[in-house]
Amino acid sequence: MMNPNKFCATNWLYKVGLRPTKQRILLANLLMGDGKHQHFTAEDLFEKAKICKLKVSLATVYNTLHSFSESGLLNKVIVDGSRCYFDTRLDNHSHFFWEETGKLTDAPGNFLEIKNLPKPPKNSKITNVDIIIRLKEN
Amino acid sequence: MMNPNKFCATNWLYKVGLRPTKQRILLANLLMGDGKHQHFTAEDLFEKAKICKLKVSLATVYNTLHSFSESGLLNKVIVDGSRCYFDTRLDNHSHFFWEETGKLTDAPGNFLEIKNLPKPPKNSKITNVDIIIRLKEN
DNA sequence: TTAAATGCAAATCTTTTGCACTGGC
DNA sequence: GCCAGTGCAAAAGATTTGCATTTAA
Repeated sequence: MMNPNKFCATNWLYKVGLRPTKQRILLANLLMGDGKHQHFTAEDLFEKAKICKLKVSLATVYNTLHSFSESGLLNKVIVDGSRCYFDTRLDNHSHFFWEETGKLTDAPGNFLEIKNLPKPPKNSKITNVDIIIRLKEN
Repeated sequence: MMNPNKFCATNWLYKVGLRPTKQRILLANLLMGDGKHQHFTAEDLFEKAKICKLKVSLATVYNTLHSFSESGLLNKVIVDGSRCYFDTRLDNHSHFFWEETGKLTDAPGNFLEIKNLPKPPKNSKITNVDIIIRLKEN
């Protein structure tokens, strides 16, 4: 019988209709394998793969991360004009962004609540509400 | 006697200790001259200057916008992985971002209110809370 | 006079793309 | 075998930087 807690990259990919290729499985395991939520950039993941002596090209890391986020397997988070972060945690939650180090972390407490959210203008709908709490060390 | 409603670029710059150079005055007037709030990228402003037949280099537009936002004359808004927007409205308010067109507008109502904002971690302080409401036309 | 600001072009950095090759199904 | 996925290198796009020139104080 299968252990439901063990992450299975192939199933994870099949669920959203992505073909489980070697590179996708490899990256999926790097991302989700340890069951902990992570925030990383394409470059971060590429480095991690290199350290683990896994063969993927940077372009594939970018393509893969975008496929994953378009399929809803990851969340894309934009905080910084230049880089793009991905988050393995999927529920809507706010982030701390450490301006000095460029690190992104989850803000504690999912009970953050917005009052009086403006209505979307006619003929439009809200796809997401991003909340970034910018921090400075002191 | 001076008209307090008329925008004066030189004073605006002096207030924050920026030297009123020709280009800064010129850009300040483009930005603030009509008294309306605006959202724009460096490229937008550069184009606007070109249309007005004003001579500034793109590098200077970038430098100037960053000086202005570091001095608190403008707000920098990051919504999109690639571009960086500036806002002439200085109070903390949330934005609508139109994903298709890349336009940024003020969300109506400044009474948007956040409950249970997480406390900043030890030895850090919150510099800003950015709220971006992403919209899709339908 | 002189330190700060500017202009230009070249450099940088992240991300995307074109195209030939590879590998799931 | 077919077509989606991949790798590589080259391109793209936004921003920055180095350095010689100009300009405000």
